[in-house]
Amino acid sequence: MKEQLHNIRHSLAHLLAAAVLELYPDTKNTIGPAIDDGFYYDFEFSSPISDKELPKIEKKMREILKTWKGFTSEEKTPAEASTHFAHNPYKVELIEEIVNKGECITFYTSGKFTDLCRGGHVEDTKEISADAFKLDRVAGAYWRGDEKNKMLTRIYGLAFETKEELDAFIIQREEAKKRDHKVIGPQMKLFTISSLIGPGLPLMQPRGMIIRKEIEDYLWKMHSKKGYHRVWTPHIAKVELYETSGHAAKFGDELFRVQGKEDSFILKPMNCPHHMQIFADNQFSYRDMPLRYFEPATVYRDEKSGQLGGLTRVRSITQDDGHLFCTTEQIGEEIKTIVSIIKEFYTTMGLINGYWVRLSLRGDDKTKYLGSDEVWEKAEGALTKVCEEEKLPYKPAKDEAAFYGPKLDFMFKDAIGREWQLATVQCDFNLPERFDLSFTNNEGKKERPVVIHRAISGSLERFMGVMIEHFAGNFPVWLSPVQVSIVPVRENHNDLAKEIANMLKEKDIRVEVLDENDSLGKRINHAKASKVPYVIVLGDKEQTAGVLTIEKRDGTKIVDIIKDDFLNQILEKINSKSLDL
RNA sequence: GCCGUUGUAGCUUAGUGGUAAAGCACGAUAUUGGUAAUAUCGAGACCGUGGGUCCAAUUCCCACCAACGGCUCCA
Repeated sequence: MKEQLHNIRHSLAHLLAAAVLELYPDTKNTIGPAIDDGFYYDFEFSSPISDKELPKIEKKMREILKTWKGFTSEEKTPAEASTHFAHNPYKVELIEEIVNKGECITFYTSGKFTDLCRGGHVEDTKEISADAFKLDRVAGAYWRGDEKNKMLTRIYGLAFETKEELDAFIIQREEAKKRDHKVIGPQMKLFTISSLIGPGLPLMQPRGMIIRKEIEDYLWKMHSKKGYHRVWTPHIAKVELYETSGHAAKFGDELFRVQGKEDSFILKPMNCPHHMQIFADNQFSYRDMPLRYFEPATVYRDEKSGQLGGLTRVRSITQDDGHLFCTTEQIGEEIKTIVSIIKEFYTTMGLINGYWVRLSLRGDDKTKYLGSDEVWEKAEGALTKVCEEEKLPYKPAKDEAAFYGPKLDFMFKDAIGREWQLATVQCDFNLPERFDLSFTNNEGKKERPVVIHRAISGSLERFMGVMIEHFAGNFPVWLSPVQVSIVPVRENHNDLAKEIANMLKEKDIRVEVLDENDSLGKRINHAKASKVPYVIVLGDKEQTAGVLTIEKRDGTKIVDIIKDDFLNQILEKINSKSLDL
């Protein structure tokens, strides 16, 4: 953010606090920083307010703004500062913190309003344009971002240097909303959510299932080439499994419990412990390593109701899960293979531009982690080496590793610039220990394997949500639920339409014939509205000449193309999983 | 889970203290139409659920459920 814009936004946060305190004098103001699209300020109101009161507060802000000129600062002693804010425990807490850090306490004043602040304001309040900000919404926010603390009322405002920029931002936000997967998904009949089935439990419609199955098949095809074996594991397991794995303790009340007649089960929150049991059933030698299991499996987690939403946050999560069992020496080679799959997959999906990788490493406090120094060093070394050799845009993150091992997380940017953490590769020294897994090494002794967890798409639900928004519903040909719509001009062209449709179906192209009793314009419009990549209009002209007229989704037309030429073209697009029409 | 908003037909929405309106979608009939929606008719809603106030509640109040925007968590 430019310094000037930051100063405007931060000054507006002060203005918001001034207006709120004037209108609701017994309110306690806490903190108010500048953020990406404006500013916010957190308050403790004596009685809750709703967004209906924002226009009133906004009006007061504009009134006060006229009386303000600039900001004056003043250094205070801890005693002076605490006396000034005696009625406000939040400010007192902040003052104590500043004192403990040995920093100076400064007050900034504009008009009648004084706030504890470390600065960053406009020189002159004339720099703030009264029509380039707007209070946006109210939300709850925990004091200091900690769930254990009291919830405050946060007021968000949008702010820019000019009214034009503000308007543009609001329009852009509305546009982004139009590609929201929660809107497009049900509209295009890709998925649906039934309140009778339950929150966070989306259902796949036939059209959505086509996309999901294509993605799943593609993933499996890549894995099978790299020596993975497909496995399947049941959806429930005894409580003891998760007590052994440690997940019972880690997931706690996020586990769904299933009560049988005699035994009590858990609906699986992850597949790892199950895959451990598949490995444990064998007596492997170092010659068998590595072993690679793959299973797109649905797991269930009882997420808090407030954090569910659309496909990106659900209770039934289908991970494209896989577990590898290998020696410490093999970690590097295996990670390299996984990275190549990730790169190929995200290139195909059109998400590879602007991605980056977080390399999560152990922190200084080694007591927090499981596994010997030697194994950690080998694993971290192997991960770093892969990042270097594969020239990944990676950022090492010390202290970010899981207690059981270091990992790589892949962050991707979608078409409108939002970032998603999707693929992940994690080393695990914990589970092999807990399940006492071993293989026989070349000295005939038992050795502990390393487990690598990996997911390419992350979860099929979240990934599909991201894809819907990334493409705004305009899927590449190979993913489109309907690839070709055929629109016969008159009834006497229906037979020809069916003939062409059959020719395409022979090659497994997904085709629909729109021959219902509607006007031509309406049927074409219907095909376009459903975002079908190719629309074939068949009439006398085509029948006589034996050619096709095709309109692509982007509006371009192919006129008089030979049937076989079109067939070859579309097959080429599908087989190459091309992003182009 | 917490703070705030919302909940009317399959979808998008209007509206009212006296049980409700429209567009799209759906069905029927006519129309055989060459690229942004042919016409007419029809069917479809215990106004999210349960309580309360009132002669009377979809409308006001309370609780619950669900969705959305945040916070906190997370694939």
